[in-house]
Amino acid sequence: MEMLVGIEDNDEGKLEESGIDRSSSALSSPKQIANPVVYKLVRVEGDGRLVPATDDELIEVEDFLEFDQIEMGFDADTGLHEGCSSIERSSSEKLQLECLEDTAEADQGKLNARLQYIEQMLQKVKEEEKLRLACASPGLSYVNVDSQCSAADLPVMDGITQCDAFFQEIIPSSAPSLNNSHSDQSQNIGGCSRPSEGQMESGSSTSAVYSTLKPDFSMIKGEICLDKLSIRELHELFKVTFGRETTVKDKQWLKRRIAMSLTNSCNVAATTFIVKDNKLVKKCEEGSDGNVDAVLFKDIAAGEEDINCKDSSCAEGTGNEDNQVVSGKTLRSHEVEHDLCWENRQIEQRAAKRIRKPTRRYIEELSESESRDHNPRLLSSNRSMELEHVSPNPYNGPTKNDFSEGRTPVTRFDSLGGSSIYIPCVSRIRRCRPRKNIMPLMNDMMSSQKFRQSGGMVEVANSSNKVFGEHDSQEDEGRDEVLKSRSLPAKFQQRFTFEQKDEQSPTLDRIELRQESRLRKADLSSNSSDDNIVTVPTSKGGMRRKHHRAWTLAEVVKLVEGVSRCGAGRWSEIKRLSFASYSYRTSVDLKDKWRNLLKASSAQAASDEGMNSRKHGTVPIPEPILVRVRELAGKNSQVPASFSSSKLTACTGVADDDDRSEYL
DNA sequence: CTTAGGG
DNA sequence: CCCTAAG
Repeated sequence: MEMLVGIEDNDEGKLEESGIDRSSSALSSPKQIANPVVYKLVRVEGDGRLVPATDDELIEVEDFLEFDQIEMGFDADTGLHEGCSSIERSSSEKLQLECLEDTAEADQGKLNARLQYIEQMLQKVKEEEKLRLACASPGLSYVNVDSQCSAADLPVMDGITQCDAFFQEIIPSSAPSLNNSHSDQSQNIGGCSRPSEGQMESGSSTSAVYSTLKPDFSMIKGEICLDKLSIRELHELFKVTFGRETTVKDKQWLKRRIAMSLTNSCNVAATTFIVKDNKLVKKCEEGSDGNVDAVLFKDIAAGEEDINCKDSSCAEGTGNEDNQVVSGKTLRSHEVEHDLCWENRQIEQRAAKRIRKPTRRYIEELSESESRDHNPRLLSSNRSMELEHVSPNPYNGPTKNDFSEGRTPVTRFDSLGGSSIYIPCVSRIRRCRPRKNIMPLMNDMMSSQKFRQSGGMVEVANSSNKVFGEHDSQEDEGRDEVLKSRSLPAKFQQRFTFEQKDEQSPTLDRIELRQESRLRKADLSSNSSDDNIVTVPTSKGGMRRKHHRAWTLAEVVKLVEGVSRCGAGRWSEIKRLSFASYSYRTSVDLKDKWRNLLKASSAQAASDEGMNSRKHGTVPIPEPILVRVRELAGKNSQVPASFSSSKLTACTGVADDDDRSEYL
């Protein structure tokens, strides 16, 4: 009973926006926009009256519109010509329109014949329309009228009232030859838009006429034909076509308008939409690009309408509700033919969408990462993504697989990569979200170097749980004795918590490490080189960065410095001041390290040995530093909290400067 | 969130 | 390094 009509006004960017208001306004007073593609949705009531589409309806058609729009954008160049041919192809039953080929040669003599033909058609259409109306409920169908493709060459409808005129005309006309019942003759009918004033003729006669006229009609189709017409002739044609006079002097416009209508009729045949499950589906546009310029016009063939009427009568409300679109019911034969192409198209659409969206996102993310530090938002986005992926199986205890399976969405990967790329240095924000995916990307970026580790990481993750302990130790080689000594593996396995913090940090860390190593190779000697950052899957589904990032001498020095300035305990301050460039060191890390230093210093003092006493794997801490630590420790104990505040300010400024000078 | 402490 | 309890 209702038809949804979408009018595309050529405003490429506004499809989605176009809402009810627009549709209504459009109908009453179309905007004059040079090349705007605007879709307007309206519903055609049984009585032929147009009603603005509701939001729901819009939503239903949204995909379609979007698609359409896109398509248009891309294929805009394809001329009507192509569209026609395609149409022809796609719908064997439909009009056999030879678009440009014949038309090019068309002469005025033919024109007249064509006009005549058109008139006849119009009449027929009108007649059909009436029948349809009489029937009352055509069923819910969506019609997308594309007034014109704004894109470039395609004929554009600039006319002010085009939309509505066009619209009105089209609606009544409805589609022609979709259904087989009419046979070949009916096929010829281009469901052109036409005035409702037409007379009613008997179907049989009409069909006959059409069949004979068919050739001419085809001729008419192309723009070329129109080109040869004078304005007056165009006016005539226009009148015939649209059932009304026009005062427009613009030849171009007239041609376009007429061409459009014709095209649409063609399209009608070729293009059909099916409503399924409340969704509008475009049928068989694919075969041709024609849709693009021609615009998708879904219409209900007159014949179909008849059928619809029947159907409706048979299955009243339910039938409609099912949303068996006209095409579905009436056009079945057609459908079959077009199904294939339709499906392809659909697939294409989907593919396109999929691709598109990701791209957009990707871009956004990149920009985000660039603009900011990459943390906050990324995190959020990542999170959401993760959730999505994970949703299937949230977390099953210690899930190692979880990680590999659900956790590594491609998209995320990209985004991460992108973000990671930009973040070589620093993120003051504590640790970033865990990112396993980054690794690959990093590899690309950094090419060789230390990334093999990353590979290791990935493996670990994927393998699910190789326990990092072993992994780490192997890879670590000489880095941290502490780790080795510890029973980390066991612990981690038990825990398996997904931490958000680190995945990214690893990357950063590496990078930073590298920088650091370069900057201060001397100090580091043994440990700085790199680390292996291993991520351990946790029960919660997060990954935790398990491995140690060995503390470099430089870091230790900074830490000591920071402590001396700000005092022990003000870890966050120190972190901010002195470790801004080390994203991977958290205030807690600092604290821990300090604790260790104190221990070490005391131990050393006791043994009096210094570095030698230390275990081979450990970083030798220069005596001076230990001494200083000792001093500070003493200081702290002596002067707990009192002085901190006063010094704090001073520290800040200095620290920052130092930091910068050193690392930037 | 930052600290402090235990593991 | 991780985790948790406290403030």
